[in-house]
Amino acid sequence: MERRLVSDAEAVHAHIIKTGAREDLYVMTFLVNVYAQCGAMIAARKVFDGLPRRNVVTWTTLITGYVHNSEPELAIRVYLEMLETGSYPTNYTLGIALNACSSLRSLELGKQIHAYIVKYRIEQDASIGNALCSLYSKFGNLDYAVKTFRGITEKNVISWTAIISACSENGKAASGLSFFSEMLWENVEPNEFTLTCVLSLCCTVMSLSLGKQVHSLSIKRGYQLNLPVRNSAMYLYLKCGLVDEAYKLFNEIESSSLVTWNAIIAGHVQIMDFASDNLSAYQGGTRALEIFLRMIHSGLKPDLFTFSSVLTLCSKLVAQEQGEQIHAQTIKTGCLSDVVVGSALVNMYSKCGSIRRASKAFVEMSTRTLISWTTMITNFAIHGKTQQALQLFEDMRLVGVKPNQITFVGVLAACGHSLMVDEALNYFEMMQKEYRIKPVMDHFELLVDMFVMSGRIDEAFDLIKKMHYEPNEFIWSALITGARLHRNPELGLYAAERLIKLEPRDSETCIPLLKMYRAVERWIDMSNVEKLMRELQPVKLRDWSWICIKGKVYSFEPNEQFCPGNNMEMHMLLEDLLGRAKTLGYEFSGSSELKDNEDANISSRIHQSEEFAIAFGLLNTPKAAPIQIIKNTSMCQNCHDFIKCLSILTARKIVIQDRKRLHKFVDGKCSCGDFWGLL
DNA sequence: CTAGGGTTAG
Repeated sequence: MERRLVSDAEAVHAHIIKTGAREDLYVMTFLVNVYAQCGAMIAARKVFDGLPRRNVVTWTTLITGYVHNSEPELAIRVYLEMLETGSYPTNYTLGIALNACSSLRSLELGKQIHAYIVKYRIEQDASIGNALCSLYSKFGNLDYAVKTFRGITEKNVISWTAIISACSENGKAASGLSFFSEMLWENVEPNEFTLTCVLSLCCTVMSLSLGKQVHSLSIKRGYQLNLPVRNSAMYLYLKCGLVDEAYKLFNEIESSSLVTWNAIIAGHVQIMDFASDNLSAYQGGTRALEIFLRMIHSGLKPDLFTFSSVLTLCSKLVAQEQGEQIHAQTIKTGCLSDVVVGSALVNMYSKCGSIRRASKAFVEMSTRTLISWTTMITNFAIHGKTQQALQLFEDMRLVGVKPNQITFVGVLAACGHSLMVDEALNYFEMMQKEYRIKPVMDHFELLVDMFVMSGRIDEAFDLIKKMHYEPNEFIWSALITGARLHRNPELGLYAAERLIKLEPRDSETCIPLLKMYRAVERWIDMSNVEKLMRELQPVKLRDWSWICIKGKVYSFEPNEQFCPGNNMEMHMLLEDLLGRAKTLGYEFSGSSELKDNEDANISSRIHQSEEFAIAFGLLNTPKAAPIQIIKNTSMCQNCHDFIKCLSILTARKIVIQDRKRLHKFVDGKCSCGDFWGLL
């Protein structure tokens, strides 16, 4: 946004004085507006105060100035002052006053003004209706916003945009889109504001096809150079996986704003979630880190959005070194006081394996939201700190913060770590009775896991029967493992048969059933399953590990011939460590899981991908630095044993974030407590 | 002479 310069305003001011136009109220009102528009509110106020007469427009101009320069409390004070002098507000005045209430987050004041509006029956007016619509939307009352919108007699583009963005604000993307189609149906032309908002809705519902249509509509309407439109289109393409398309927009944007940079970084972070084989998404992550550095280099000042994205990026890359540098920058810029940034920082330290620093960052936060509490609880659970997690949950309730579904996932996970099944059941009941929260799949998975691990198979099965979801792969696999461990072949067979009925199927899914048939010696069934397995596509997850050093990602595969770095050196280091581990009592026997796996070569020791990553880390980081690794599949028990030894032999902290949980190896022990559940 | 709507985050 181009801003007027104060010097220009002063020139205008001087001209007005010279020409003697200062007697003219219209001219002087214009001057107040000029000062306001360049952010010089003190000067604007000075001009206003020096006026012999004022009309409503003059008052409204000053109020507007304060609202636009983020001083809503002053805006309201002037509004009340105006009423005291006996001036009647116009629809414009009321609209901007309502706006001040939104930014002040004062619903009470808004309601007072609303009462006045109701008294004069001017709710149907577009300027007022639009403002009311966004006010109530900001306070989470979408129903009322819709009602107000419907009542507006002459809806304009802004009314439509207001209701669409209200839906977006309140998490009703689909309703927002249906308002958009209604708008088109009514032949109201969307403008750049509308299109921007709609593009971001397409992004929320992840509808690339719709998004493309809206984007081309924007171009057709001549908004291809509009920055917000381009930013949201770029973000949409990035999130939907059209990375090249997104970069095309990114590179074409000449006067890219801070938002542009933030959006491309955030987009990369968003697509980095564990899916299957997303090495390229991880490489995209390093690219995002580079973009961040480039942005700083170009002299742009990062803001809250930048920091929260880039801290999350570090947590996903397990890049503590970078994270610490960014931590320092958040302090320097004063951004750390923001809740979102603070929560992201807590998460970053925890995911990098430092629960102590995470907890310190949490304690130092000046304000905490539900998300901050949930982040800390969940991370205590991830680190196997059951008591701290549960204590924090009680603290949170004590200060009156209401937990949500995700909080309870953290709480149940904390119980799971210590196999506290009955406590977990109590929390499960509390969630439903006290907080009226519907359990989701994650809750059931955790409970089933706990039941199975503590040998309470029947209860696991009862729970599965009671839940109102179709059991997934995890649930059936857990039950099968439990049934095998506790010798309940009927239940195991039942679960295995249900497992292979799930769609989509792959040959991996059939293995539990195969094992069940083998155990009960049903050879014919076994050969049928084998036949089925041959027909199905083997969708085996490739095993990858990554290590991030100085903002660069290095990836490794198992038994790799050629990896980044010096091959020979890494192999020798691993052989040496393997030999020394044996003196510590490490023995490669092959875990039970590995024995079942046809591919596993038991006679010779296969180096898993994480072992290469560790070796690379040992060779390329300072002596005492922690080794931080990401792995896309779950670790096997054998590796887990070996890495425990490595943490002694190398005297390093080794952190591995695998598909399922965080392992922090220190002095021969792992934070997971050797409890890594099933599958 | 004054308004009402937009993009990026844990």
